[in-house]
Amino acid sequence: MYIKLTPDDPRPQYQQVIDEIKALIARGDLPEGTILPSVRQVAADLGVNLNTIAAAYRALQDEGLLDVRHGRGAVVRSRTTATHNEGQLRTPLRTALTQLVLAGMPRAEIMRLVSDELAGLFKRVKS
Amino acid sequence: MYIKLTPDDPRPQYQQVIDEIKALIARGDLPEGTILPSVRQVAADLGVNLNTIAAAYRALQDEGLLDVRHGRGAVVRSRTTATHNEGQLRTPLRTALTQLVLAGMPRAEIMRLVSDELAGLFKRVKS
Amino acid sequence: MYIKLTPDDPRPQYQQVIDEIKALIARGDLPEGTILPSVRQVAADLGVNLNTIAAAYRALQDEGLLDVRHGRGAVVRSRTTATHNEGQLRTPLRTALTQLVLAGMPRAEIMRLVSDELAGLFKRVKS
Amino acid sequence: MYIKLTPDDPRPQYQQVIDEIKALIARGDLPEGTILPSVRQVAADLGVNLNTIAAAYRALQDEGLLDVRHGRGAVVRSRTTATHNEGQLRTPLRTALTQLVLAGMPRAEIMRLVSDELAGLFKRVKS
DNA sequence: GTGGTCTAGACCACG
DNA sequence: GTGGTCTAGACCACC
Repeated sequence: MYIKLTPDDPRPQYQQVIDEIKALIARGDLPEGTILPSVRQVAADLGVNLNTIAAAYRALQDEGLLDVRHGRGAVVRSRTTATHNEGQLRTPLRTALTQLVLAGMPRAEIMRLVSDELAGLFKRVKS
Repeated sequence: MYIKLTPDDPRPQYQQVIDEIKALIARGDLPEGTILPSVRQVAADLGVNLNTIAAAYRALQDEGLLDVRHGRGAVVRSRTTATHNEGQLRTPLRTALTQLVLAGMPRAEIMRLVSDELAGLFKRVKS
Repeated sequence: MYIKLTPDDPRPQYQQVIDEIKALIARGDLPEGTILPSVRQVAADLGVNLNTIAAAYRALQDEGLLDVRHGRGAVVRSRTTATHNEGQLRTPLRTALTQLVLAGMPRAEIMRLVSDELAGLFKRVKS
Repeated sequence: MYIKLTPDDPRPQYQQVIDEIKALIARGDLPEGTILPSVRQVAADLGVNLNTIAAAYRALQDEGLLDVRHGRGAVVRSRTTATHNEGQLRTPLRTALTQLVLAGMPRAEIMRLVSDELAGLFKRVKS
């Protein structure tokens, strides 16, 4: 599982881990049932504190994306069980788009950028 | 000026205020030269502390979106000075889109959602 | 008396006025005994509030650079009466130089810049 | 880290802290990678409120001089990202020099003073 | 009137 | 342990 931390990223480390794993799942690189490497393994690989990875796994479990069982490791769950509110999804999208607009990017180019990103996310996914 | 705070929003209050004002500016609801309501006014309206709003105004000034002057209030500036890195804009967009994909939203519907949001942002903008 | 206010200057208006008048005196454009235009006159010229100019004149009087008498106007005093502490003079100089160093300007170029500025200030002055 | 607050200084406390730390960095006393004492530590040392120091650290982070990370402390960054306008640097220098001229200090002595200050700033700097 | 600064103290989030 | 956010309230500075 290829995860990378960016030191200059303003997000906390555990959030970067969460977002990277989410991206891997969304992209289909971690299909349902995949067993993730252990907390200790990832922590060692990234050279960060064990608690940081544990917090990320727990957050992903709380979101319904992982099934973490004592002594069994963390398993990727089906994406249908995740529960979301529309607002919780729409707000970050609006914020991101607002920044692009304020940066002066024209509408057409923003659409192209979104399309590009989506292409990457839907590459190997069936749905 | 219609600003609303969402208690369940994970962002701190001052960040919510920042993002809402940015959206208002991007949407053209606060054209260049508009005088924003006073720090105390907004704080009273939202039922939060004065310092919380002051922090938001100061951050917007640091970003070059507002011109805040002692004793005179905060004025919306022209949107020319913004200097951004592509990456700093692209990361939140990717994160937001990932969330939508994980929620099971089909590609076409995501594109529609983005288009909707952009329509709102470009409605009354001159440029 | 040629004074100009810069809108984007972070200093408050009254401080800009103070600094400009000081520069005029230092440069010798306002020799001892010169009668400054009235507060009302300057305020009208610059299009600012009367209190702003009055505050500037009062500050200059407090520093011993002006002699403001009721009904007589403001007169430039001899520069020898000004009372200064070494520290009060040295601190802003150190701060300004620190910024130049942090900006990466080499020592020789800073010296050249200082020399240039001093040339302007000592142009028409005897001492 | 030796920081001192001057009660009579017209600058706000947090600004004094900013300027002192900048001077320490410029002088090379805080080389890249140095971990600054914690916000609480400095606040206790100087006998001021925690928020005052936090504001200073945040400002230095915004200027790109510090890398402040949640739970990890503040680290001195490399001095490469700084972007400055000539005017923003020149104005405070001119103001400081004007004060010296008004104090009656002769040109040669001002040059000597500047040279002294620069010697201190360039003492232990590598670049 | 406006915004700016500071305090004292609380509680939360990150590692 | 670290920094981040927020409150309540005070006082100062600018226009």
